[in-house]
Amino acid sequence: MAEQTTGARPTLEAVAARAGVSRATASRVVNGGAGVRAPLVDKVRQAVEELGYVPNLAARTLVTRRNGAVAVVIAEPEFRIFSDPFFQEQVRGISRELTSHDSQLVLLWVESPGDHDRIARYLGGGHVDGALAFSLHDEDELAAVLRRAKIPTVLGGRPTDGIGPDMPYVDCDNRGGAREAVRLLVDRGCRAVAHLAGPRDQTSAVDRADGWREALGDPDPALLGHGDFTAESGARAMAGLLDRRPDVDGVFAANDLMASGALRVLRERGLRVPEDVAVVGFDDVASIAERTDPPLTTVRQDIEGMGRLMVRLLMHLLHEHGSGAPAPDPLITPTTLVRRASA
Amino acid sequence: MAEQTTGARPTLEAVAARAGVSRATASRVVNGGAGVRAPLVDKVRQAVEELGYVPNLAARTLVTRRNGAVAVVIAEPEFRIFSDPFFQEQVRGISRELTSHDSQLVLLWVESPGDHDRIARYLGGGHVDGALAFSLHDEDELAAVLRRAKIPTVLGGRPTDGIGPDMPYVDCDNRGGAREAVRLLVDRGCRAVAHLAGPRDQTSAVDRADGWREALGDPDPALLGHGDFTAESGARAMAGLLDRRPDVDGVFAANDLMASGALRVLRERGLRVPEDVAVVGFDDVASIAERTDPPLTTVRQDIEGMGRLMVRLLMHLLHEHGSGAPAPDPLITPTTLVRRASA
DNA sequence: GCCCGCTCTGAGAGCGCTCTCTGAACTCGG
DNA sequence: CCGAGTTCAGAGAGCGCTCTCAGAGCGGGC
Repeated sequence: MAEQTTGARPTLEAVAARAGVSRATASRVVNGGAGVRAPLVDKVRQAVEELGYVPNLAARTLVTRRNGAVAVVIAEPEFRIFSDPFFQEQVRGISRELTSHDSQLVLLWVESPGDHDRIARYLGGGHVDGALAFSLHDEDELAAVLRRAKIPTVLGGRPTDGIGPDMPYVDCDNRGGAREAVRLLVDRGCRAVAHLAGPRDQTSAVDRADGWREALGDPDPALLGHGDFTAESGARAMAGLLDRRPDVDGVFAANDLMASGALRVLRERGLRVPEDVAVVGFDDVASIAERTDPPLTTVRQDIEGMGRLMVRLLMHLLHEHGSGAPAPDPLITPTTLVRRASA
Repeated sequence: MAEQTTGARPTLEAVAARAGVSRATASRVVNGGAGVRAPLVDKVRQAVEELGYVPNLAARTLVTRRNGAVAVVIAEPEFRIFSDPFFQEQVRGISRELTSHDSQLVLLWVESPGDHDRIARYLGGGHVDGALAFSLHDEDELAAVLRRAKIPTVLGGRPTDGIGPDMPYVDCDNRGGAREAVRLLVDRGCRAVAHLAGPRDQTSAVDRADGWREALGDPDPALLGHGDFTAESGARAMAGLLDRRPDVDGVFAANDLMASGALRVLRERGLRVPEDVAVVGFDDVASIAERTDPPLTTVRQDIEGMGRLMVRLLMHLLHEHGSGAPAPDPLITPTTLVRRASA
């Protein structure tokens, strides 16, 4: 019956009693100690130490209405997303930035559609101050969940139109980067600049294709190949392209993986890169772009930076909450062209 | 100044008022509705629906002292652990089991040593009911953090002795599996059964080596090669082994990756598998064991099952909390030998 | 018809914390 | 030496919920 054995954690009350002050003063010290005289601060600190006091977050959250945690919601049913270097870097950026805001990263991931309820409850229940989610699709129920939870949310990657325009997001300048890539090819003298596009249901792919179209004015539709961001699809699209337009002398691929597939096909067909055909990729994923033959000229996006930006945007949302300030504009990070040998 | 725009979420009080019942009754309904007559249940349910009521978890946690969330703590400073299929499967098991216990998985990961404080605060603050962590090492400060947080914890993989014997863990029967592997080799007539061991500071590697030693009685130390769980190290260890004991005719590798390295070296040396040298691995990671040449005979462990077990053990801990029941024994899952062509 | 006992509901006391508001103590100018 | 101003500590009221406890209502046994 020894009460002491059970882990009855000390409360602020106990700390205050031991330090000989009121609960209010103890609270002040625990939360920074502003406005409390030094000797009292020391006494309270010591009591905290001796008792091994740790604030009860639930109690604190109940009154402050914030809890220093942000959810990162992964919609991908496949865990494989974790092996994606893109995702890894972005999460790293998020994690670092959150740390500097003294917030905790809580990774939630939706494995099956049935998880939506649970996630919604978690999000809506006030376990976290806000949420970050990645590239939502039209049919994605997660968007609805996030919206229903009425929780401040920032998206990574421009959502499709079906999601609605009101969700703030961070994305890189896909269109501008694409334009720059195309311009490089044009400037080096390419006459027939093709594009190997990514999946039509991903805004990043669509925006890049738009950039290509913009930079070229009104390009021959035959110069457009389609793939799905895989190397294999890039190879296939490249092969089709060469059949349709053998005169192609510049290729802008929607990502590095597709570019690597294209390079392979070009090599097989005996075409020299960049002499006969110049190639530019997108993403600048080190493990790909630096290892192709020849090394890939590509459009780099600051992935970690985008992660950090997502957090900053969210923090902004959280703090503006009181004022009636309008939702901030989507944040678009610039891209830079990384010139290697392929163009 | 319109108050209504801010998301002042409805409270139980509001639900009760709308349903014309007391807060207590509303609470009962929200929590299952046991002991409330049907008409009232319906009225409350409807009020919940109309108001879009979602319970405030902080308030609930404050009084119930549980919050339906379990932390999975990743010590690995490198994010790369996420690409490890072993880890992926284990987390999948954990996730599924937690779902069936109506608990939320919160993934915390320690990127830099400085994160320990933050993690400790999070864990200690009562954000989660318990924690799961993976194979801790002696020098791992995480063990200390977990212990200081006084939070029920279950480990994946037997911890090193330095961690202390009081932390419950789930592991597969490394030793038994190893014995079985060796026995298979002996039974098929191998006279000189070698072992390619993994890193000495990982208990799984140590236990497997012990199993090899046990099954063989007192094997020639020259039959023991060392590696670090990579294919490369397996190749190196195999090469050294062949130099020391050219008569080796059976090899038990500490994991599939090392076995694949060993197979490569054997092929290079013109030795046939399994005719000249039989090889057995450990883990049965599909992406490796099924694709070696010849396909690898190996010891399978039920990784997802281990994840589930970790959760069950933790739940047990949480519920036994009141009673003075002793910590349950470590849970060891059995292994099974998967016979393919290499032995 | 009365009382006992059962089921169901409501009142109210916290859970541990923050934060406002009041008042005490102290400083300093006149 | 007194009053105004300033700093700092404490009292107390919640935050939204759960849960105990008591009482209301009702049926059945004698």
